Amino acid sequence: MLRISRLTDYGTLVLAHLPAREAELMSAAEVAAATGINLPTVSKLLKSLTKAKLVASGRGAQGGYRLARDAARISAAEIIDALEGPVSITECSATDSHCDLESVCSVGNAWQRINVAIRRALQEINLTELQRARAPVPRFELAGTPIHVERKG
Amino acid sequence: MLRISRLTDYGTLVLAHLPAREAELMSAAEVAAATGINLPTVSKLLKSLTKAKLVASGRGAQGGYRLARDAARISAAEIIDALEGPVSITECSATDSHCDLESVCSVGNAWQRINVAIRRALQEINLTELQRARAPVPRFELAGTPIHVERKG
DNA sequence: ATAAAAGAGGACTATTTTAGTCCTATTTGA
DNA sequence: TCAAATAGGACTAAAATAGTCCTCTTTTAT
Ligand code: FES
Ligand code: FES
Repeated sequence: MLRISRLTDYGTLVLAHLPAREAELMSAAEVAAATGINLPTVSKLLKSLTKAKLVASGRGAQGGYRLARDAARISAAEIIDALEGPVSITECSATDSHCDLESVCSVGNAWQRINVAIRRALQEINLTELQRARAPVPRFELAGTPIHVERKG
Repeated sequence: MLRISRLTDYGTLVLAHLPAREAELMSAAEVAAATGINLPTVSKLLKSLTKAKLVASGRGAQGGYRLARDAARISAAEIIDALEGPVSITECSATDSHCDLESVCSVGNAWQRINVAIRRALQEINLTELQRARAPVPRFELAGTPIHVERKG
């Protein structure tokens, strides 16, 4: 069902291996070695992430990449946006930016509202939580009924 | 990003037009006319939905389809499962697949838990809510912070 | 009986999306 | 000046999705 692409999964792994802000740069080749992902793919991912301002880069010899900001301030939603683009059934439902056709729009259906709801939840999950093997378990509440998600294993 | 396929969207529309349980059957051709979706596609959708036990069918002349149970007892998660299959949020975290990056990957499990959380939320949304033009807006709570999603328009 | 109306179940093609690779230009440090 | 890197695309390959079509079975009406 609602699936993120494999590249987004890889991208998260790449981000998890990058040095933090202020630390030294790490080259794409080093990231590829650390993650086990092929270099061309890592390179492509890092370029996309840099373009999205999630990663900062230094060019030339001794160049490389590092996180553009603290892992705690990089959300799952941002990672998805950077690597999959704000694609959705309709352009306006993809982002939080409000379309001024909303009031007269007939295609703003329930699925799109659900999509927005999920999206907002994803904005509350940051890279630090994604990195941790035992991150706090997300808990969703819907229509007054708390839904608790158990920790695995 | 996390998008549902077009067929799933169509499928929801088809379900919304089907007669309720105990009412008379409606043929695929009638559903196609009512929804504006091409007949072969409607037919395919109805077959998938029937196989998933979300709709009941009658064969032969005067045959057709109706909801297998009350709309309030058909969840969004079931509709997605019927039309897209029970795929996971990431390929790696699917139970039947084994990713060769697993040994170095620190994030697969986090995406999987997010997936479970989203699934559970989707199980709480039913067809009646999807049908309503102005359905109650889903509200998600994550890690103690309530996230309210405003009604559109 | 027979014919017609419908669904069941696949097979098939076409389209679109996604993944992965590669090439060339540019930047930087030694 | 050379070598190490990223930037930015172009390109191909692979996979998922959408859509169509064919044949078989079931049911009802004549
Ligand atoms: S066109 Fe913007 S809400 Fe539908
Ligand atoms: S388990 Fe496959 S990339 Fe994480």
